Amino acid sequence: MAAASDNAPGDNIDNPARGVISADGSKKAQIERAALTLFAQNGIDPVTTKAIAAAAAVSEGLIYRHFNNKEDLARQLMQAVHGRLTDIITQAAEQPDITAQIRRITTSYCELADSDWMLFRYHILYLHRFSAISAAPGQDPLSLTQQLLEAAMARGDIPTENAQILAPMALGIVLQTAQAKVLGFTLGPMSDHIDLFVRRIHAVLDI
Amino acid sequence: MAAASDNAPGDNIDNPARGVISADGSKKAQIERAALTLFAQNGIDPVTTKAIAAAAAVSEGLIYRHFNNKEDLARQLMQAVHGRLTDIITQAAEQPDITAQIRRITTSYCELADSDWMLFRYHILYLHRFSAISAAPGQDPLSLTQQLLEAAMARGDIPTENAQILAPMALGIVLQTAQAKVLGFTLGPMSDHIDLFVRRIHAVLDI
DNA sequence: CATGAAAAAGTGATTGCTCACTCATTATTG
DNA sequence: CAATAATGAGTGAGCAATCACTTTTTCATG
Repeated sequence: MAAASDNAPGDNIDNPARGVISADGSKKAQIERAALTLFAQNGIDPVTTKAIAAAAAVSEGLIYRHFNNKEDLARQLMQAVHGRLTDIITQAAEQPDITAQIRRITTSYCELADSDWMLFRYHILYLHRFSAISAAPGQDPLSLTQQLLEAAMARGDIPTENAQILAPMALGIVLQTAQAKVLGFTLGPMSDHIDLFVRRIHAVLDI
Repeated sequence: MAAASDNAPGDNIDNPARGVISADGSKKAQIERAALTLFAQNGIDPVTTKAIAAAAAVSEGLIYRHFNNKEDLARQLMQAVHGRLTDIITQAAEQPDITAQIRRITTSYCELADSDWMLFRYHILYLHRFSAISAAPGQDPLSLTQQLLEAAMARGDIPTENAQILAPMALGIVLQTAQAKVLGFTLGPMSDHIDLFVRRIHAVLDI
């Protein structure tokens, strides 16, 4: 998760990365998973706190021991997901060239989507609802991808072009397919198409 | 028309071709435009009927003379937008080759987005909420694009490949850029990038 | 290790408020 | 003067959030 082992810009004193989408079987984790699933399936507003509590097998009041309110719960969930996707891009930046970076990002995105579709679906559908969710300005998948492309252009790995436009295009190769799945089109697992995705991202970047 | 007595509130709605996003200055058109704008800006659930009525300079009750309920209003709006995008693809199919079709669709999409951004934004953000919204099965932008690609493959205009995967990729070149705009990235007008979009869609399709 | 006190976790009935929708009434047409 | 268009205060259902209370965990101390 939000790896704070080496230097993290801006230490958050009060809340280290605890609890949100936690792996343990704690009640908090139960609430988070129940809320994520219900939100992803039904949207945020239509889901009642009563329904979350019931799905988590927990009392309604307990939600408010762990989260300020329903919106805060939804925001923390989105932040967790967003952080994971951001981490994927950050880690991919360590790859030596743009080709390796593309494959790494594509693979990680597809694997996450396949292993936790509700989480991925939640991100696709409701990210727009939470602005200023990134840990720091520019610390989001789109901005980081743009930086990756700009670096590759500077190295001459890909032709120079408007990286701010190319970034959504490149990510869109994968994300738009996921969106089609959300809309009910029955494509198989995302991972089945990794090679195709990688090739077409290369094409979009003119390499 | 069916008996339009006032004890059946849904009676005056069986008029699908007229009224939705109407160009005239009717009260119904005012309601539609106000609702569309508020929905696109704030989401559907948080917008109250009172707020719609106020923005439309109309009484709250009048909404229910024209629509069964708030959800029905939202659905009819989405159907209208969806229909317009579907028409764009349908008309583009008359173009002689895939290159002309691509340019036609890209141009129309960009022009619609620039001329009525709220309408475009509404479609991008909330389409997933309304399933089975198409006039007929397969009558939606994604399915029609897929058919366009399959025809082009049959003609040998583009290499044969999984058209169901390629369709969202191709549309995504434009749509994902629009999505980035929704998320607050300040790209200019969509129309500024038509040539780039067209070239990169070609690249995605391997031509 | 036993003890108890304090903190934290957990409960669920209650509440105050918001909001979609209604309907009796008034205005506006043809 | 019908018939239709339009109004907006009123209503009841449903919901987020609270809070008084119980149970469990933590932990200092002899």
